[in-house]
Amino acid sequence: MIVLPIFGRKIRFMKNFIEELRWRGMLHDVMPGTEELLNSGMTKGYIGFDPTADSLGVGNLVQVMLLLHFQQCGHKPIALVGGATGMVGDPSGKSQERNLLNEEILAHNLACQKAQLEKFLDFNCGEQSAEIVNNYDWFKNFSFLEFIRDVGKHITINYMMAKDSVQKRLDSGMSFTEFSYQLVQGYDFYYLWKHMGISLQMGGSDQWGNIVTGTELIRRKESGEAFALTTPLIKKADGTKFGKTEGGNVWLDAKRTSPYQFYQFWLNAADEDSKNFIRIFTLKTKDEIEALEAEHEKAPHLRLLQKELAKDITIRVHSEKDYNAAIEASEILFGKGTAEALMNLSESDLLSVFDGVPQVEFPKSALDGGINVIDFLVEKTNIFPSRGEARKMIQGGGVLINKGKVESENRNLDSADTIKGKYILAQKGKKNYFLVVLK
RNA sequence: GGGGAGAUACCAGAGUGGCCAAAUGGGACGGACUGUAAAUCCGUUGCGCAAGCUUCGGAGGUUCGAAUCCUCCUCUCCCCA
Repeated sequence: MIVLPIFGRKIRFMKNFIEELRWRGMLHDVMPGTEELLNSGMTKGYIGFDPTADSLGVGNLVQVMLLLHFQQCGHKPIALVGGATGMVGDPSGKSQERNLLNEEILAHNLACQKAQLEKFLDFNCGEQSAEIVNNYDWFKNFSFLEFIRDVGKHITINYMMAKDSVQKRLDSGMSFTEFSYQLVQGYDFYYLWKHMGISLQMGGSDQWGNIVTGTELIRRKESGEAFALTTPLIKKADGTKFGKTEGGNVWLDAKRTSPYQFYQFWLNAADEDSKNFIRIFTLKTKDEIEALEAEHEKAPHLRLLQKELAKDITIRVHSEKDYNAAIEASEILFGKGTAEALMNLSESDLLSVFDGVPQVEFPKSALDGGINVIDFLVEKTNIFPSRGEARKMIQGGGVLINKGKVESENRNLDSADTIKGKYILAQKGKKNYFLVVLK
């Protein structure tokens, strides 16, 4: 969105949101009439977030970016945190009945997610300010009888049964609770439409069914009109699931996924994927992206796209400072001739570089007079489960101490092999680091 | 209730008395190559420096010698009622 001060007041030139999503590859399905609605002026739109964890993951990031693009195009984004829906459990894409979360955990999760959303969206820009709503607010005093009279009456079982999310579970079974989920989410949309003038719900393509139940409810209950739009499921070129690494989910919370690991996640994207990701996860314009792509083609090994992507998103989710630390860490871990650089790191930098790397404690006194590497790696620190394995890997050239290859299994370590007298960095292969802390 | 098949390492799956620490494939890990990618190639994959030790569902037994034969137990699958 471009804001120009003219005659002392701000005039907004809206970008076409649908067009924007289209070239970014973020549009899967859109209900007829949605584009007209958006072009007619500032629109309020919302996306629901499922409070199953106390942090959003990169999988949720698509939706967060969707809201951000929405706001950038001159509209008003609303994030709905599912205090009530979280208690029911969305069956979409789930093959099994879910465990219900208790209220305490839900409240904690909601608060954490809220804090994360606030990093992305502008909550203080006049009428377009983002808002966060919690559907528990309007569900907590809604009685079951009222619900089945006011909401259930308008939607037929036949309609609900036809939903994909229900069909897929017909064989394996599904509780009434999960079956009702679409009505609960549908009512959210109705409530927001009725009381806040929100006429658009967005979400992942798996949410289409639930969203449409909402527009249907609005139509049947009040002959009102509401719209829907979904993003495609993110696919990776190699077919594996987006948002996971060997270590599990990639989270936005620095306590779960360190900024360094987060940065690395994006940096490691395949070339093909990075082209899609940079469109989805950054606000860069089409021209900027195409220029970057052309640049990338000329020298693919520099991985310019991945670097720009990782930079943009790491700064947005964490901070400029965390980004710089991640770069520094990456250079030390993957750069060349870094043994010296490692020794010269300040202690606080060292610790932040190796944040997220397993740490092992080791008695400092045991170094006096030297200790054999294998004893060190196996008996004292359990970096290797057995002596034989450690020995074999040393022979294969896969063990490094302080970035220097261990040439022989007879190598001894003493106080000269420490970093600042306090740490030893052990490496099993290229990627597995262990920071040994001397006590 | 009756009948049959089976249980082997991370997984799948050979092995039916010594040549078995156990084929082969996958996975995992390491190395080379590379772009911290993909593909490919090489190596490792029970413990031990070694002698050797402990492993083939569990417990006993036969034998100089058992994953392999016998007995009992536990569990899984299939077929018929």
